[in-house]
Amino acid sequence: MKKKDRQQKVVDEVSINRQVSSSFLSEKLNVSEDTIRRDIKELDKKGLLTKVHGGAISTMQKLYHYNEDVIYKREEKVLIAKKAITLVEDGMVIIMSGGTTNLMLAKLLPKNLKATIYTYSLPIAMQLAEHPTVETIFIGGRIQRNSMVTTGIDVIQYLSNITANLCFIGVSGFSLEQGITGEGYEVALVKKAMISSSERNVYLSTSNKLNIRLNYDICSLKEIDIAITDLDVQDPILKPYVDAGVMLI
Amino acid sequence: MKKKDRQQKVVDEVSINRQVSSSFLSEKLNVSEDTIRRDIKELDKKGLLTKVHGGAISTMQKLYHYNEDVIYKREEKVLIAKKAITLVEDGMVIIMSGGTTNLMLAKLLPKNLKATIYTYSLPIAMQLAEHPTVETIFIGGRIQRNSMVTTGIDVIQYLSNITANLCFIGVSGFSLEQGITGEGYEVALVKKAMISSSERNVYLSTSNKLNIRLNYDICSLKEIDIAITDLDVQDPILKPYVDAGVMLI
DNA sequence: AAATATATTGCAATTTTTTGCAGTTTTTTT
DNA sequence: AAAAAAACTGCAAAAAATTGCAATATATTT
Repeated sequence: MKKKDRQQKVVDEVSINRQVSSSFLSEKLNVSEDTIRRDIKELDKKGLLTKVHGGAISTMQKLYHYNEDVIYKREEKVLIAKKAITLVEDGMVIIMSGGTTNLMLAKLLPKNLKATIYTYSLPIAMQLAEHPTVETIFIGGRIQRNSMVTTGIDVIQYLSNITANLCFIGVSGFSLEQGITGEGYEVALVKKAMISSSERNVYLSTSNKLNIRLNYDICSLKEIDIAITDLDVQDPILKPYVDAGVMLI
Repeated sequence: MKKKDRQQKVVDEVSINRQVSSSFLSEKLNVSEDTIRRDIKELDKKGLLTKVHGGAISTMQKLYHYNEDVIYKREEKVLIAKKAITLVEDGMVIIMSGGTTNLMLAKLLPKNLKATIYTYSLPIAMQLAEHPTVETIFIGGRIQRNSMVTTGIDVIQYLSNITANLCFIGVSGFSLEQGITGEGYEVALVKKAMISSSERNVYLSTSNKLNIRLNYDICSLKEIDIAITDLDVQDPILKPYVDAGVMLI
């Protein structure tokens, strides 16, 4: 039997029986216990069952598998996320916009962090839902297909009733002339509303977004509380921004 | 170079250049054009780039991969979804609860269907967001970790402002004595609100949920507009339900 | 603490997947 | 319509992954 078919049967058996042992599966599927142990290890990693001593138990299955490997400039985003985490404290109310840098931040939050996080992005919410102690609140509204976020007056109105301690904005365009800019008009409106509803705003920008001007204004240079990039603060590329008064990490 | 690493570079090159040719990648990565063509074909299928004649172009990347293969009783859910689709018409306002049967329904909706669909489930919303012509509205609120749905007074209040033509409810327990029942109190409350906000309610139940009574009432037998199972309507297992007056497909 | 059960690691044999190529088909360009 | 470019299929060789086993380590039971 093919590995894939066998693993399917492993998952089915665990769904039916709630708990199975490696030796039971080994006999049932006619392969060695070591093969079953490897299967269980791999399926646990994929979130399809939970490995326990001697076998596996049923789990809330993760229907979606997070293709993190293919995120463009993944290492840079990990670096930015780690810098951003230093600003997060227990008890905070946080707003998060969308994008893959924020997704990485959501993934890397400390597993004991107790905070409330508002977001309008489906992938961010999916990721935050896996966090054991963060309370995730999704801002409802019409889903914009390409960006997987909600937009519209419902979102902006909802945001006007919140005051967040901290807000993380994923950045698409960042330039000296224009400050933070973005691509979609409706997303720009929502990001502006997020910014207005927060005490402190943090802009997450990979270096390839620097010196890029897009079509819609989000925030001027002077209004930036903190900006985080993957570059070292002493990097010459950042010097004009530092000289212009931007608080950079 | 390993296949996985090579494909990572393919995705990166497409992200950088927006458009690349097979011959360009073949030279750059030092493999044959046929290998690149196979890579591009596979990555397009995964939603990480778009294959075009002569090469590939950048696309909005699907960060999440949908593990459909491992859905328990997948074929039965496909059957139920196909039955449910016959009730759907252009111009309808629809409400969808959560669960893997509804997920299958969301996936199999006709690609030219023009409807508005409300949902409180993150996976359902992710799936619907891929539909080219369906308008998806997410009902915001606090995310419940295990079930990946929103619950709370916000959701119920929002639902009270809607009248949907049709509502699809995923079923966990279905019995003669108790009708439709569920596991979580908060989810049961929301499902009740969904039912109240809809002209017609359709209950999607795999056969393994029949003759199961769970802790929280959702809907009595008499109140069921339509129930869909994977069984043939003439199946003896369904006879008591038919005799009790349940409208079954 | 000792015995038993389970898990992990390294390795060789086996199985499966991937690759490059040739021939053919399809699509695009001239 | 014809020529050129690109795509697809089948196949054999090469590469990679998987499997079962033995030895060792760790966890659980007695």
